[in-house]
Amino acid sequence: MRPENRNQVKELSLFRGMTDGAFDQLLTGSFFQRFPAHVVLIREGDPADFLHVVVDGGVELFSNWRDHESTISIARPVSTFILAALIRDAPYLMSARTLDASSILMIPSENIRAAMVDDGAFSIAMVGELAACFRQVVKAQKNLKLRSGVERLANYLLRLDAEQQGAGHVVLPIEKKLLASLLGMTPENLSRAFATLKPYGVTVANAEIEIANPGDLKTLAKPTPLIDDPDS
Amino acid sequence: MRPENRNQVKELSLFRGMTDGAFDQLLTGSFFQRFPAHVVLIREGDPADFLHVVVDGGVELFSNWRDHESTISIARPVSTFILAALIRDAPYLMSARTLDASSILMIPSENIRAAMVDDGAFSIAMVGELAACFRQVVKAQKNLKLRSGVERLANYLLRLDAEQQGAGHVVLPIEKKLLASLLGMTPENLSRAFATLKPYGVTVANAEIEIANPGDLKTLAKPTPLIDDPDS
DNA sequence: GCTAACGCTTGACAATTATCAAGCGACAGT
DNA sequence: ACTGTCGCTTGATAATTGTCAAGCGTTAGC
Repeated sequence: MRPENRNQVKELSLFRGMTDGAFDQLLTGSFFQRFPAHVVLIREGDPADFLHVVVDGGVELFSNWRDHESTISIARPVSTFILAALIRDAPYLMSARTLDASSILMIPSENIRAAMVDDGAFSIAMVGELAACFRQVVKAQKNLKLRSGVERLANYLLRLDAEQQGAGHVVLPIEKKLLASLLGMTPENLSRAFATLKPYGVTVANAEIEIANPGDLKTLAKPTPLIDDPDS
Repeated sequence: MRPENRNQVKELSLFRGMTDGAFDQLLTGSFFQRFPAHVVLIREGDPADFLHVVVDGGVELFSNWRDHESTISIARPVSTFILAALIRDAPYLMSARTLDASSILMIPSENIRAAMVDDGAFSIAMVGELAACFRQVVKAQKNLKLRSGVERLANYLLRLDAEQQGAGHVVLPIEKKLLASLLGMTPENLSRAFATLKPYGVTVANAEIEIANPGDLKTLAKPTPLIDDPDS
């Protein structure tokens, strides 16, 4: 791993408070590996041996049941994923695959547990990280149970608009097929949901989206920080 | 608070590892209060000042958006709820109301934060607790996104059957209206879902439910530990 | 350059789920 | 006992969402 990558990871809120020595010890036995796109990194049900960190690229977390599949979330650099499984020493609940060519750091679970015992501040950082993950999933569940597909799409677009500061011009960071799964609908229904938003000033050209009047879209979307704010 | 109640709480995995002294210090400034049924304890959006522990009774965690309401989960004795909000020092994402007459212990958030700083083992217990909460919500989300209403009901009944060891005789612990909201459907649809399960040997008389042949129901429900196992 | 695969869209249709309305029975308060 | 409320169920109907099929354009591989 190059020093710049090490330092990127070190800057994560999880590791920021550690001494350099403790962090380097945490990394002993780790792997830093580059994967091509669309490679399965983790299969749900497998034992959780490593904490994964996306350093570059992107990772999709998804799950299967019978012949259905659904995307639960997407991990972008620089962030960890499947933290909870290794804490519980339990099987992964989700599978993971790369979206693009990606660099992944894998830290042995045992190191994480040892670091918690050695370093109280690290434990506290873990508590903060897990609490944030928990709240993120709760928000996703509220989004699913309280809103329709069109409403979820409208709020997703507003969030993208806020993130990208594009003042009404938004670029989808993922394929529509994936977005559909993330929003809990079929690709066909996502197409129709976009069509439904046309009267609210939403025009689509491939991944490029214009939101003519965000205020207009907001009257439909009714965003609330208790669902849509990614922080807090 | 009576000593027996104190000890019940002390036996929670969160607190089990603490010394008695540290635990009593954690409880300074706490309230132990009895509430009637259907009282709102927490309103979503409010700041998180206390960790709540259900010592007796039951608490519904729910959320509203526009004119919709949905039950997210149910907290039964003895367990904590809304741990994550106070860690992040962020507003509650869910409201809480008592289901029955309930005894609730409220521990000031500040005490929890102080205990984490003082006691590394407590931090580690918090990590474990939050990881368990996270996995529970992920399972709930998979349940929602991958299964239909009837499938969710079938799996719920099988879980109840396993919990109650009743060998095919199950008693619903909550009102059907609430169960419907928990399973993400309307009360009308829950009624129809029960009717759909009739050919699979499920007969309903008020809260009493017979499952003539659990194996038959399982072929429909297709339960998996990665969604339906409450532990792990 | 050709072909095959894939993402996306649209249409037609089916399944699922929600809404509205009515009725029944249990229960609480007067 | 009467009355109103509430939980639950059922029917009719509408809205939402999913499935199947076809077509189009892009892209990747031969």
